[in-house]
Amino acid sequence: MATPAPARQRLDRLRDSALTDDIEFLNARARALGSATFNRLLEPLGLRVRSYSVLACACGGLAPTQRQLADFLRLDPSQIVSLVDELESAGLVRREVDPADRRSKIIVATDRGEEVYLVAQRAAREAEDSALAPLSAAERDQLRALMRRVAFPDDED
Amino acid sequence: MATPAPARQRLDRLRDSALTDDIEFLNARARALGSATFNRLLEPLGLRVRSYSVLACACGGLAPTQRQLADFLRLDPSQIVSLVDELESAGLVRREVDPADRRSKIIVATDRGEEVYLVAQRAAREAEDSALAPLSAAERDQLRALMRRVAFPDDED
DNA sequence: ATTCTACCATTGCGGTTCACAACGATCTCT
DNA sequence: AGAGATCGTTGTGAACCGCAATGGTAGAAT
Repeated sequence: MATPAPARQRLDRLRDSALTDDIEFLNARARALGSATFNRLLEPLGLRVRSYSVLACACGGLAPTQRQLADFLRLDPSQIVSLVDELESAGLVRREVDPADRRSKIIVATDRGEEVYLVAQRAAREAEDSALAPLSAAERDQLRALMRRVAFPDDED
Repeated sequence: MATPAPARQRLDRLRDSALTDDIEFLNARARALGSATFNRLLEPLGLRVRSYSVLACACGGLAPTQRQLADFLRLDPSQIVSLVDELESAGLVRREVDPADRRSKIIVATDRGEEVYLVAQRAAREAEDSALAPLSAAERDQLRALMRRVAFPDDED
């Protein structure tokens, strides 16, 4: 009962590689695991991880400009264009000219966008729940708090 | 002195979006921040994040098969092929037929591969250090431990 | 021993993600 | 009024990701 299988044993040796301590690698692997299930849950809604995050920002009256979306989501402005195009042609989001600056456009969710977002949010919770399954509730909060500071290094506390 | 700039104020509103608690999003953003600097540091060595991780597994006598690399790195086997091709033509890695199973090939680093890996590892440490700058040493260990469990959910403790 | 099934690396392909450069329209500053 | 910066947009090429099919090999079934 020592070792389940020889193949498994070999993989354990890789677990001893230096990568196991490499936060970049752990991040990549966790994301590979997580976003796969997330995208699968989002598929029936016609959304993907990236369009979901844009939609989330467009809801609740946040009314961001595309530039602000690009900064916040850490995406190239050109990517925002196609994501908003996609959401707009799906009727979930609207482009409005910023009255304060006619160059920029404000993204707001339509009524249908808000509805879809509520459903998508449930999918997000479900995906997250399965991704963080190995962790207790307290540990999840801890991880979230740490990741938040890594993801937003400019916010000095 | 309340608000530095109106643009900044707007972004703070996005900080209040539900995404700020979404581990999937935090992960994506952290990775976008991190891998950019990592790739920049790795560029002089002719490596990228993915080829670095393959090289890391090929060093230190771990001698994984390509299949094991695919499982461990969470990459499609076909991606491993091109990554190993790349490293092999750069002279950093060698393909050896597994004597126990002639179907599979074992990846081992050449002497030069081991040398390059040492330099690359320093770059990795530097990249990680800048990525985790907002965290104390204890918090970094904590984050690593939590991420390890999320990245390897099969390991029951 | 032969056949059947499963696995490995490989090739090829389509779609997604990402980074960068250029452009017209608009704002800001002088 | 003009110079320079910023916004959304378009275009392009590279990297990334996942799926299906193939030839060679291993192991189990008969």
